[in-house]
Amino acid sequence: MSGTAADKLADDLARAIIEGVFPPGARLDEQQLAQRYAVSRTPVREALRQLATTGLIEVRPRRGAIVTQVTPAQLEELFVAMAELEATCARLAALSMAPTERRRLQDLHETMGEMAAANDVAGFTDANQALHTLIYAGAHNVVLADWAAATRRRLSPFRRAQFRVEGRLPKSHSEHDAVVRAILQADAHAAHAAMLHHVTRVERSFEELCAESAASASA
Amino acid sequence: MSGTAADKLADDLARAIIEGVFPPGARLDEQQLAQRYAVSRTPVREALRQLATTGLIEVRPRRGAIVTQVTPAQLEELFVAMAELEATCARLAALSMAPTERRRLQDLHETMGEMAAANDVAGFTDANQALHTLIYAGAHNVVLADWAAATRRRLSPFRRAQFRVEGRLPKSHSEHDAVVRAILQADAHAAHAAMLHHVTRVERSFEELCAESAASASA
DNA sequence: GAATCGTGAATTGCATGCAAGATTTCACTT
DNA sequence: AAGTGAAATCTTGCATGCAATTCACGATTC
Repeated sequence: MSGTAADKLADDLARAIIEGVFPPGARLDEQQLAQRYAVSRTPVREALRQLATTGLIEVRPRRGAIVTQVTPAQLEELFVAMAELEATCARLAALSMAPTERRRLQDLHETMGEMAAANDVAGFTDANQALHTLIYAGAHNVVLADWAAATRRRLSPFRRAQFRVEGRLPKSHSEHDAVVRAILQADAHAAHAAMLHHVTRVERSFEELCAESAASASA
Repeated sequence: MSGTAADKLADDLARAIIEGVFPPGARLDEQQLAQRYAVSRTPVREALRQLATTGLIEVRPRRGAIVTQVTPAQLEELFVAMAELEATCARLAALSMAPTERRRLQDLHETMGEMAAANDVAGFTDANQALHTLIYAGAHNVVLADWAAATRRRLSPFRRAQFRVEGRLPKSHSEHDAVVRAILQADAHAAHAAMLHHVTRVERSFEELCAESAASASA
């Protein structure tokens, strides 16, 4: 075993929370978690502390830990932060990507074009993640890349269904096209604007999904 | 007592590390810390886990915790991330600051002009912090503001001596002037550019200080 | 009948104890 | 004398136990 039990626990719990096993507001009982994962309360407590600093949960002193409830307003702020951060990465990538990186970006983008044409949702989703990660890396700044990856993970539960919206794949690809072209041309300002536009569209798509499901739920 | 011992410990340790009590690379022995703060190892461990997730220290499984060593390259990346983040906040602030906020920004900026003229280094340093915090808040995005504040704190040890450089106060104030004016005029692009310029200048000022002290050390 | 106070249970916070892995030291070999 | 090996020691990781605080429920009073 490489990591400690607390680390593994923090990982598992984070995934479980992101996947919705523990819904927002749910109480995280130390003893229950200890039993569930067959460890004592000590590593559980350490894992909870770690998750608390990431903002995934809240530990009220002497009052236990609960999964953080993100209000719609906070979610909006997270999306805005994500968009700004990705746009910044795109801007820096346009300025400082190496030729090899640019070629790989172009290759992946073209592959995704074929996937979009074939309506390969699963493949496109994976490749999409890879594309964005490639751009984070292209900014050549570990601090920004780490934060972008963390924020993306944090938002993932709210974006999962996004590509299932009818016709989103080709639209997403054409938005990517503007981003990729700007980066390849080293046009920092255009890369920033195109990425901001793209991520904002993703956000709007998500909001429409929410409105839809809310409407169908009340119907 | 409001918080738990672990929280207080995490706070104290963070401050101590930032202040240089524990230099980068220093080993953080659980027992020693427990004795030093008159608690048992358990809260110490919890505090260390918290600090580890903030990046201030590193805990190698089964091999103890050490204060994170920032290489010059990483420091450079931190400065770049800070600059981009502040520029983003300035851009958003230009777009979404309320009239009250804009007036407060202008007032503070004018006060700082007087301080710069009087060469009041201490006052200017404090006001500088307040000015930047005002701009973070003006972005109306808690996520970005939190991250900006955290990064700023993280960099604070490397920037402390910055205003002692001869003639930096008026220069800093004139750079602020471009930022504040752009924000007040709701010119998002100019605000972004001006803030990027300002923070980059701060960074260069720091690098010169480094070079200077390195030169005097080897002389 | 509602509100408040008190008591009990339950849960968190911290200390301690023990086991497993890592580091150091010392002896032995080459 | 230097390098390798193993044993001793030290440190971390985890389990358990106890004290303190909080929450819930019920009794009592207005």
